Amino acid sequence: MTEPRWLSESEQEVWRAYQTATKLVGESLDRQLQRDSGMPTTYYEILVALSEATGRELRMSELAEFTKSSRSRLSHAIARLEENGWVTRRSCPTDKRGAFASLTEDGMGVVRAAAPGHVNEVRTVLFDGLSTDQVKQLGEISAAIVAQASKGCPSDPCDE
Amino acid sequence: MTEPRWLSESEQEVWRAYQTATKLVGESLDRQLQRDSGMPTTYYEILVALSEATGRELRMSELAEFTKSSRSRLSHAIARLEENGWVTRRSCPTDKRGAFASLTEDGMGVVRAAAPGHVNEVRTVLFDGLSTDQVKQLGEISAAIVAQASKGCPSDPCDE
DNA sequence: GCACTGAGGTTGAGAGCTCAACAACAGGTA
DNA sequence: TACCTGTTGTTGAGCTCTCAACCTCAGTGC
Repeated sequence: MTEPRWLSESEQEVWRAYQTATKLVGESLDRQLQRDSGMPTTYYEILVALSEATGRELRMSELAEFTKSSRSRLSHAIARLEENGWVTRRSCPTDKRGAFASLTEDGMGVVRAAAPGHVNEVRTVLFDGLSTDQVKQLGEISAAIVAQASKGCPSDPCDE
Repeated sequence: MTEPRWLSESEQEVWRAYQTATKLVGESLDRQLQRDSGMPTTYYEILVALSEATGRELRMSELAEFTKSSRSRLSHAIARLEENGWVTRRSCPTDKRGAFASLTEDGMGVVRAAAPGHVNEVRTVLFDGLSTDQVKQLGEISAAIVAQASKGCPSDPCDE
């Protein structure tokens, strides 16, 4: 790292386009979910993860891994979702340090109500603008980035 | 919107990979900049935009457009950067509503000091994991997403 | 049993973002 | 001049995120 490996002209263009695109997509989704369902994207992702888990509950650490969230963020989020009555906490019987988060009926209802609008927004801002080939490429590129990122910190991309 | 246009199995995979990848990239960069330069990515982008402008200053509205930021966010950010002595505000002589933000010498120094580490991180988390073809594809895909997003709200992707 | 190290979670403070409300001014029309 | 509408930018409140400190407990070695 003695000499900075600057970006070429074309790499800079790609980088800036990438930044703009991801920012637009992220903010569109955030606005849509906040407007229609009164919650940020991160909370929605938590609820979805729980809704797909067997028994609709997960250990906090697993939930953090699924949602690529830090333990701290998740803890704050679950506290907030619990206030709303969408999630409850349960301590783990076999490991007294541990805790489960589980989705309530109300929470499941919120997910079901939010899903159509959310999916529609995803289509509108992302898929509708891309060709079939580009969608495939985007999948491969994303996977490559994830793989690359995982090399940096083996088996633990999060926290401290 | 009478019937939700659900995502296919493969689209879901792409969508999840995309979310994970963009989250990892964004958080890596945020952590790196915060750790090494004591500021979030959004602030760095503001300073870079100013550093590249003629006279190293821009109208607030132009700066908001360049950085894809809301007026509100920008206003808060500039206030913070002004406290640090990296930016100064100047009112516009021809339009009394308007304001210019301009980069100070200190601010320019901060950008110069931050750039190498930032660029290196961009390479590490993004470009190093992709083939030459994939970089090209990512550029095209990003441009397509930006174009698609601009269709939604012609010539103004921000605020209110 | 006792100490030590690490893992699982929580907490509080500080910081940035969003949203809505607002103030000040520009440009046009009557 | 007076009014009306749209633009530019700021502000404050509420919310989420990050970071570091902390607590509790599990597993290991002695």
